[in-house]
Amino acid sequence: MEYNSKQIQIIEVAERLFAQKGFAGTSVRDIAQEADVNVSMISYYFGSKEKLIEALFQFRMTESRSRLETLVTNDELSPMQKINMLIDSVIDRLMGNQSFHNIMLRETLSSDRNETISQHIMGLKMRNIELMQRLIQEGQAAGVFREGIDMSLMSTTLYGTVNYAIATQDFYKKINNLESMGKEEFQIHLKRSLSQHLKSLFKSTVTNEHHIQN
Amino acid sequence: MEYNSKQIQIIEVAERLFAQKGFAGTSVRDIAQEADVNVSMISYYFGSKEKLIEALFQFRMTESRSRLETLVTNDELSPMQKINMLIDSVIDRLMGNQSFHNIMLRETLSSDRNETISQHIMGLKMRNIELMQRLIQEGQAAGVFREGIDMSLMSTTLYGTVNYAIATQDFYKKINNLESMGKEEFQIHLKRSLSQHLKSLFKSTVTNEHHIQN
DNA sequence: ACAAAATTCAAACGATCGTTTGAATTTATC
DNA sequence: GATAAATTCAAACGATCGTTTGAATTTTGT
Repeated sequence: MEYNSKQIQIIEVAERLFAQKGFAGTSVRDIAQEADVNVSMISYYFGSKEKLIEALFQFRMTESRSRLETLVTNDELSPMQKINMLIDSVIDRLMGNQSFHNIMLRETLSSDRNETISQHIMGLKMRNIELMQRLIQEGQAAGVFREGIDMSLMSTTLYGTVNYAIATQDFYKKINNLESMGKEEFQIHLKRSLSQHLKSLFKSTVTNEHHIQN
Repeated sequence: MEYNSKQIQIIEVAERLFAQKGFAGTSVRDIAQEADVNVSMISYYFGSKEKLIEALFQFRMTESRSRLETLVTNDELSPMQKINMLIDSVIDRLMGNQSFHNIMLRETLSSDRNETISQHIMGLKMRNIELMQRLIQEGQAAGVFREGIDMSLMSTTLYGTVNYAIATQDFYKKINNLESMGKEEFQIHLKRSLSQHLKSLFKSTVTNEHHIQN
């Protein structure tokens, strides 16, 4: 499925509003007004409000089908370098598509989920876990990573930390007295802090130096 | 403000439904039906749907005003023991009130927030950060914790990991082949795994052995 | 037991919801 | 430039939303 410029316009407005106010909290009239189109255009192009958010997911998911997969086959990088690149790529992806990942997290929090969306999210998570799995196993085979790493919890910490950092960025700004910082500048600062923080966390946990099994 | 049993009944049903379907996605008629009361009782007791969720926050916030504060003044525990107790207390609190913390996270994700609720969340986060701040500083004064720890990011990892683990627990169950496990049993398993994972993470990061400042 | 207060209820309020209609207009095709 | 197809629009559809009404009922205080 490919979308024309008008459809993309509607999708992008919907994405912003869904992130701000939630799916149920956003009316199709809100979307139509901000996208500067007639209300009926949403049904006309997408069929329904439900189909619109499904289109949003398809739109965002297919565009980011990662070039990251090649990472694991690159032999010039050390396992630790690959992990660090994975961390930066997750930070960049989530920070660069904050609205969409906000919506994705909201959907994850809902127990009566749209089936199509659930499958998109499930597929994405599977691919993420498998990629990390391969990177870790490679490091273990090389003898630089310890055994017995809980893959899914490491992944949970990575995505959980970045998601939560983005969700509470206003609070982070206030706490660290960064309110004078411009919007762009702050995003870069947050990225850098997150990157350093997570790399440090992962390095200590993943390498086998002095790690205690309790 | 204290609530009678009927009001508490409504609040608890509302909490469950808001967590399942979101605030905007839940109608007062949904709540009334599940709580087995007339629709008008919600306006009668709380004034409005908006005031109902505010009442929910006041109800849950005041009940958990932590006995944890005494932790920092307890001299019989080592700094690391206190950090570990803090971790377990966060896990217990979030796992034990999943619906409420689901709603709190949803509210955090919204940009047009209810003012009263925002202040509740802000106050809670402030108290949490300050408590962790004191524990870390104590460890630093004792010379067992390293300097230059990013407090707010450590807190972000703690709450981010636990929140995200709870949000994606179905996925965790599937990935780790724990689908045969009973509900209760799985909760205990997840708690234990999270506890071990986070304590290990924090220990490596917070102590000054072999830590590299990059 | 009686009056006052608190609670419960079915019904209705106006507003807004997602969606559809059908005519008007623009764009594409030959 | 005529015909067909695609798009745009104001208006209306029935359904559901949060809230209010006012009478009926139960509980409370004396």
